[in-house]
Amino acid sequence: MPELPEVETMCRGIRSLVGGTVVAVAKPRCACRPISIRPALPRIARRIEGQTIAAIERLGKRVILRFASDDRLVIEPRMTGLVLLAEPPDQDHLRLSLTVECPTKNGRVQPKEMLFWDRRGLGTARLVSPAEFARDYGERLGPDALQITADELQERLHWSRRAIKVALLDQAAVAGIGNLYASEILHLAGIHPAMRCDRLRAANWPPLQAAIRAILTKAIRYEGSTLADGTYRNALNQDGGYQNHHRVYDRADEPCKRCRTAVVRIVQAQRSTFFCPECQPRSAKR
DNA sequence: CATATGTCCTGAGAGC
DNA sequence: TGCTCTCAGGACATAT
Repeated sequence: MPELPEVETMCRGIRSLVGGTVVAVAKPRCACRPISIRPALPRIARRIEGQTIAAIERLGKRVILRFASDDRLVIEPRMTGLVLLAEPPDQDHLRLSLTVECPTKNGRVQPKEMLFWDRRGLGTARLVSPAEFARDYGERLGPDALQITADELQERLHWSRRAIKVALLDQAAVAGIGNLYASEILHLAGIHPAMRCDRLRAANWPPLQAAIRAILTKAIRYEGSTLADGTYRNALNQDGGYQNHHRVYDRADEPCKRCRTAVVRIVQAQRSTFFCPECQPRSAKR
Protein backbone atom coordinates (compact mmCIF):
# COMPACT_ATOMS: atom_id res chain seq x y z
CA MET A 1 0.00 0.00 0.00
CA PRO A 2 2.16 2.79 -1.19
CA GLU A 3 2.17 5.68 1.24
CA LEU A 4 4.64 8.54 1.41
CA PRO A 5 7.79 6.45 2.04
CA GLU A 6 6.99 3.94 -0.71
CA VAL A 7 6.11 6.66 -3.20
CA GLU A 8 9.24 8.61 -2.30
CA THR A 9 11.25 5.44 -2.93
CA MET A 10 9.59 5.00 -6.32
CA CYS A 11 10.46 8.57 -7.24
CA ARG A 12 14.07 8.13 -6.27
CA GLY A 13 14.18 4.89 -8.21
CA ILE A 14 13.17 6.50 -11.48
CA ARG A 15 14.92 9.85 -11.07
CA SER A 16 17.57 8.84 -13.57
CA LEU A 17 14.92 9.53 -16.21
CA VAL A 18 15.21 13.28 -15.62
CA GLY A 19 16.74 14.88 -18.68
CA GLY A 20 15.59 12.02 -20.88
CA THR A 21 13.18 12.29 -23.77
CA VAL A 22 10.01 10.28 -24.14
CA VAL A 23 10.07 8.48 -27.47
CA ALA A 24 7.15 6.08 -27.07
CA VAL A 25 4.08 5.60 -24.94
CA ALA A 26 2.21 2.33 -24.91
CA LYS A 27 -0.54 0.55 -23.12
CA PRO A 28 0.35 -3.09 -22.79
CA ARG A 29 -2.16 -5.78 -23.42
CA CYS A 30 -4.28 -5.70 -20.28
CA ALA A 31 -7.75 -4.24 -20.34
CA CYS A 32 -7.83 -1.32 -17.92
CA ARG A 33 -10.85 0.42 -16.54
CA PRO A 34 -11.37 3.43 -18.76
CA ILE A 35 -10.83 5.89 -15.92
CA SER A 36 -7.46 4.42 -15.02
CA ILE A 37 -5.55 6.24 -17.73
CA ARG A 38 -6.66 9.70 -18.79
CA PRO A 39 -6.88 11.11 -21.32
CA ALA A 40 -6.96 8.22 -23.79
CA LEU A 41 -3.59 6.85 -24.74
CA PRO A 42 -3.29 8.42 -28.21
CA ARG A 43 -3.80 11.86 -26.71
CA ILE A 44 -1.20 11.20 -24.04
CA ALA A 45 1.21 10.01 -26.68
CA ARG A 46 0.66 13.08 -28.82
CA ARG A 47 1.37 15.39 -25.92
CA ILE A 48 4.44 13.78 -24.39
CA GLU A 49 6.26 11.99 -27.18
CA GLY A 50 9.31 14.08 -27.91
CA GLN A 51 9.03 15.84 -24.56
CA THR A 52 11.93 16.03 -22.12
CA ILE A 53 11.34 15.02 -18.51
CA ALA A 54 12.18 18.16 -16.56
CA ALA A 55 11.62 16.80 -13.06
CA ILE A 56 10.29 13.86 -11.08
CA GLU A 57 8.50 14.92 -7.93
CA ARG A 58 6.39 13.39 -5.20
CA LEU A 59 3.15 15.04 -4.12
CA GLY A 60 1.69 13.23 -1.14
CA LYS A 61 1.25 9.67 -2.38
CA ARG A 62 1.57 10.54 -6.07
CA VAL A 63 4.48 10.24 -8.47
CA ILE A 64 4.73 13.19 -10.83
CA LEU A 65 6.64 13.39 -14.08
CA ARG A 66 6.89 17.02 -15.11
CA PHE A 67 7.71 17.62 -18.75
CA ALA A 68 9.44 20.57 -20.36
CA SER A 69 6.02 21.67 -21.62
CA ASP A 70 4.87 21.89 -17.95
CA ASP A 71 2.33 19.16 -18.57
CA ARG A 72 2.50 16.59 -15.80
CA LEU A 73 1.88 12.87 -15.72
CA VAL A 74 0.39 12.20 -12.27
CA ILE A 75 0.55 8.56 -11.21
CA GLU A 76 -1.44 7.39 -8.19
CA PRO A 77 -0.42 3.86 -7.23
CA ARG A 78 -3.20 3.58 -4.62
CA MET A 79 -3.27 0.04 -3.25
CA THR A 80 -1.15 -2.08 -5.54
CA GLY A 81 0.37 0.20 -8.13
CA LEU A 82 4.10 0.17 -8.85
CA VAL A 83 6.32 2.48 -10.85
CA LEU A 84 9.24 0.47 -12.13
CA LEU A 85 12.38 0.58 -14.22
CA ALA A 86 12.72 -3.20 -13.85
CA GLU A 87 10.79 -6.26 -14.90
CA PRO A 88 7.22 -6.16 -13.57
CA PRO A 89 5.89 -8.96 -11.32
CA ASP A 90 3.82 -10.15 -14.28
CA GLN A 91 2.87 -8.99 -17.75
CA ASP A 92 -0.88 -9.14 -17.26
CA HIS A 93 -1.28 -6.05 -15.10
CA LEU A 94 0.88 -3.57 -16.96
CA ARG A 95 -1.08 -0.35 -17.37
CA LEU A 96 1.33 1.99 -19.12
CA SER A 97 4.86 2.06 -20.39
CA LEU A 98 7.07 4.99 -21.37
CA THR A 99 10.21 4.52 -23.42
CA VAL A 100 12.66 7.23 -22.44
CA GLU A 101 15.97 7.96 -24.16
CA CYS A 102 18.41 9.14 -21.54
CA PRO A 103 21.67 10.92 -22.43
CA THR A 104 24.76 9.35 -20.91
CA LYS A 105 28.11 10.89 -20.02
CA ASN A 106 29.87 9.67 -23.11
CA GLY A 107 27.38 11.42 -25.34
CA ARG A 108 25.36 8.38 -26.26
CA VAL A 109 21.73 7.66 -25.60
CA GLN A 110 20.46 4.90 -23.36
CA PRO A 111 16.83 3.81 -23.74
CA LYS A 112 14.95 3.04 -20.52
CA GLU A 113 11.51 1.65 -19.96
CA MET A 114 9.35 3.12 -17.20
CA LEU A 115 6.38 0.95 -16.30
CA PHE A 116 3.21 1.55 -14.37
CA TRP A 117 2.03 -1.82 -13.11
CA ASP A 118 -1.06 -2.33 -10.97
CA ARG A 119 -2.54 -5.67 -9.99
CA ARG A 120 -5.89 -4.44 -8.73
CA GLY A 121 -6.33 -1.59 -11.12
CA LEU A 122 -7.40 0.96 -8.54
CA GLY A 123 -4.46 3.17 -9.43
CA THR A 124 -4.62 5.96 -11.98
CA ALA A 125 -2.38 7.87 -14.34
CA ARG A 126 -3.47 11.27 -15.60
CA LEU A 127 -1.78 13.72 -17.90
CA VAL A 128 -2.71 17.24 -16.78
CA SER A 129 -2.02 20.81 -17.84
CA PRO A 130 -0.64 23.28 -15.29
CA ALA A 131 -4.14 24.65 -14.67
CA GLU A 132 -5.62 21.20 -14.17
CA PHE A 133 -2.76 20.27 -11.90
CA ALA A 134 -3.26 23.31 -9.69
CA ARG A 135 -6.99 22.77 -9.48
CA ASP A 136 -7.10 19.00 -9.02
CA TYR A 137 -4.00 18.45 -6.93
CA GLY A 138 -2.24 21.56 -5.65
CA GLU A 139 -5.26 23.19 -4.09
CA ARG A 140 -6.84 19.99 -2.89
CA LEU A 141 -4.02 18.62 -0.75
CA GLY A 142 -2.74 19.67 2.63
CA PRO A 143 0.94 20.32 3.32
CA ASP A 144 3.27 17.40 2.76
CA ALA A 145 3.64 15.24 5.85
CA LEU A 146 7.42 15.72 5.82
CA GLN A 147 7.12 19.50 5.57
CA ILE A 148 4.18 20.32 7.82
CA THR A 149 4.97 22.17 11.04
CA ALA A 150 3.43 21.42 14.42
CA ASP A 151 1.54 24.72 14.27
CA GLU A 152 0.11 23.95 10.84
CA LEU A 153 -0.91 20.48 11.95
CA GLN A 154 -2.68 21.86 15.01
CA GLU A 155 -4.34 24.62 13.04
CA ARG A 156 -5.69 22.18 10.46
CA LEU A 157 -7.03 19.58 12.86
CA HIS A 158 -7.55 20.84 16.39
CA TRP A 159 -11.18 21.80 15.80
CA SER A 160 -12.18 18.51 14.17
CA ARG A 161 -14.43 16.04 15.97
CA ARG A 162 -12.92 13.10 14.14
CA ALA A 163 -10.63 10.55 15.75
CA ILE A 164 -7.00 11.56 15.28
CA LYS A 165 -6.21 8.34 13.39
CA VAL A 166 -8.99 9.03 10.88
CA ALA A 167 -7.96 12.66 10.51
CA LEU A 168 -4.34 11.73 9.77
CA LEU A 169 -5.57 9.83 6.71
CA ASP A 170 -7.29 12.95 5.33
CA GLN A 171 -5.05 14.07 2.48
CA ALA A 172 -6.64 17.51 2.48
CA ALA A 173 -5.38 18.01 6.03
CA VAL A 174 -1.89 16.56 5.63
CA ALA A 175 -0.67 14.74 2.55
CA GLY A 176 1.14 11.42 2.49
CA ILE A 177 0.05 9.43 5.54
CA GLY A 178 -1.85 6.18 4.97
CA ASN A 179 -3.27 3.43 7.11
CA LEU A 180 -0.04 1.69 7.98
CA TYR A 181 2.03 4.67 9.03
CA ALA A 182 -0.85 6.34 10.88
CA SER A 183 -0.78 3.52 13.43
CA GLU A 184 3.00 3.62 13.71
CA ILE A 185 3.03 7.39 14.11
CA LEU A 186 0.45 7.43 16.89
CA HIS A 187 2.26 4.67 18.72
CA LEU A 188 5.50 6.62 18.68
CA ALA A 189 3.67 9.77 19.76
CA GLY A 190 1.91 7.91 22.58
CA ILE A 191 -1.54 9.04 21.45
CA HIS A 192 -4.61 6.79 21.46
CA PRO A 193 -5.94 6.46 17.88
CA ALA A 194 -9.55 7.06 18.91
CA MET A 195 -8.74 10.35 20.63
CA ARG A 196 -10.82 13.10 19.09
CA CYS A 197 -8.74 15.88 17.54
CA ASP A 198 -10.62 18.53 19.50
CA ARG A 199 -9.83 16.75 22.75
CA LEU A 200 -6.08 16.73 22.18
CA ARG A 201 -4.09 19.25 24.18
CA ALA A 202 -1.89 21.93 22.71
CA ALA A 203 1.11 20.05 24.07
CA ASN A 204 0.22 16.96 22.00
CA TRP A 205 0.73 18.53 18.58
CA PRO A 206 4.52 19.06 18.58
CA PRO A 207 5.33 15.45 19.56
CA LEU A 208 2.79 14.24 17.01
CA GLN A 209 4.43 16.26 14.27
CA ALA A 210 7.83 15.00 15.40
CA ALA A 211 6.55 11.42 15.27
CA ILE A 212 5.21 11.92 11.73
CA ARG A 213 8.59 13.10 10.59
CA ALA A 214 10.54 10.46 12.49
CA ILE A 215 8.50 7.49 11.29
CA LEU A 216 8.31 8.59 7.66
CA THR A 217 12.00 9.49 7.51
CA LYS A 218 13.01 6.15 8.93
CA ALA A 219 10.67 4.29 6.59
CA ILE A 220 12.18 6.11 3.60
CA ARG A 221 15.62 5.06 4.80
CA TYR A 222 14.43 1.44 4.67
CA GLU A 223 12.76 2.02 1.29
CA GLY A 224 9.24 1.43 2.57
CA SER A 225 7.28 -1.59 3.77
CA THR A 226 6.65 -4.75 1.77
CA LEU A 227 3.73 -6.52 3.42
CA ALA A 228 2.87 -10.20 3.47
CA ASP A 229 1.11 -9.96 0.13
CA GLY A 230 4.45 -8.93 -1.34
CA THR A 231 2.89 -6.34 -3.56
CA TYR A 232 5.04 -3.31 -2.91
CA ARG A 233 8.49 -3.27 -4.49
CA ASN A 234 10.89 -0.44 -5.17
CA ALA A 235 11.61 0.75 -8.70
CA LEU A 236 14.15 -2.02 -9.15
CA ASN A 237 11.63 -4.66 -8.06
CA GLN A 238 13.20 -5.26 -4.65
CA ASP A 239 11.47 -5.58 -1.27
CA GLY A 240 11.36 -2.66 1.12
CA GLY A 241 12.78 -3.21 4.60
CA TYR A 242 10.63 -1.26 7.00
CA GLN A 243 8.12 -4.09 7.59
CA ASN A 244 10.70 -5.56 9.97
CA HIS A 245 10.51 -2.42 12.09
CA HIS A 246 6.75 -2.11 12.54
CA ARG A 247 5.93 -1.65 16.20
CA VAL A 248 2.17 -2.18 16.05
CA TYR A 249 0.89 -2.45 12.47
CA ASP A 250 -0.52 -5.91 11.72
CA ARG A 251 0.72 -7.17 15.09
CA ALA A 252 -2.58 -7.77 16.93
CA ASP A 253 -2.11 -9.84 20.11
CA GLU A 254 1.65 -9.71 19.74
CA PRO A 255 3.70 -7.91 22.39
CA CYS A 256 4.27 -4.19 22.00
CA LYS A 257 7.90 -3.66 21.09
CA ARG A 258 8.24 -1.05 23.77
CA CYS A 259 6.37 -2.48 26.79
CA ARG A 260 5.36 -6.04 25.84
CA THR A 261 1.65 -5.36 26.35
CA ALA A 262 -0.50 -7.14 23.74
CA VAL A 263 -1.18 -4.96 20.70
CA VAL A 264 -4.88 -4.31 20.07
CA ARG A 265 -6.65 -4.11 16.70
CA ILE A 266 -9.72 -1.93 16.29
CA VAL A 267 -11.61 -0.76 13.20
CA GLN A 268 -12.01 2.94 12.45
CA ALA A 269 -13.72 4.17 9.29
CA GLN A 270 -13.66 0.59 7.97
CA ARG A 271 -9.91 0.39 8.31
CA SER A 272 -7.73 -1.54 10.74
CA THR A 273 -5.97 0.40 13.45
CA PHE A 274 -3.34 -1.12 15.71
CA PHE A 275 -2.22 0.36 19.01
CA CYS A 276 -0.77 -0.43 22.42
CA PRO A 277 -3.22 0.30 25.25
CA GLU A 278 -0.32 0.81 27.65
CA CYS A 279 1.81 3.17 25.53
CA GLN A 280 -1.25 4.96 24.10
CA PRO A 281 -3.64 5.57 27.00
CA ARG A 282 -7.11 7.01 26.48
CA SER A 283 -6.45 10.00 28.70
CA ALA A 284 -4.97 13.04 27.03
CA LYS A 285 -2.44 13.41 29.81
CA ARG A 286 1.29 13.18 29.23
C1' DC B 1 -20.45 22.84 5.98
C1' DA B 2 -18.19 18.50 8.28
C1' DT B 3 -18.40 13.86 8.65
C1' DA B 4 -19.79 9.03 7.48
C1' DT B 5 -20.48 5.42 4.32
C1' DG B 6 -20.31 2.98 -0.21
C1' DT B 7 -17.62 1.87 -4.29
C1' DC B 8 -14.02 0.30 -7.21
C1' DC B 9 -10.59 -3.86 -7.80
C1' DT B 10 -7.92 -8.68 -7.39
C1' DG B 11 -5.72 -12.31 -5.03
C1' DA B 12 -4.69 -14.51 -0.65
C1' DG B 13 -6.38 -17.13 2.83
C1' DA B 14 -10.08 -19.18 5.69
C1' DG B 15 -13.59 -22.41 6.12
C1' DC B 16 -16.58 -25.96 4.68
C1' DT C 1 -9.24 -31.01 -3.45
C1' DG C 2 -12.09 -27.31 -4.82
C1' DC C 3 -15.44 -24.26 -4.08
C1' DT C 4 -17.32 -19.84 -1.91
C1' DC C 5 -16.69 -16.21 1.12
C1' DT C 6 -14.24 -12.38 3.38
C1' DC C 7 -10.83 -9.12 3.65
C1' DA C 8 -7.10 -5.73 2.46
C1' DG C 9 -7.41 0.12 1.86
C1' DG C 10 -6.09 4.25 -1.60
C1' DA C 11 -9.27 8.23 -3.19
C1' DC C 12 -13.48 9.74 -4.64
C1' DA C 13 -18.73 9.84 -5.01
C1' DT C 14 -22.73 9.99 -2.57
C1' DA C 15 -25.46 10.19 1.72
C1' DT C 16 -26.39 12.03 6.23
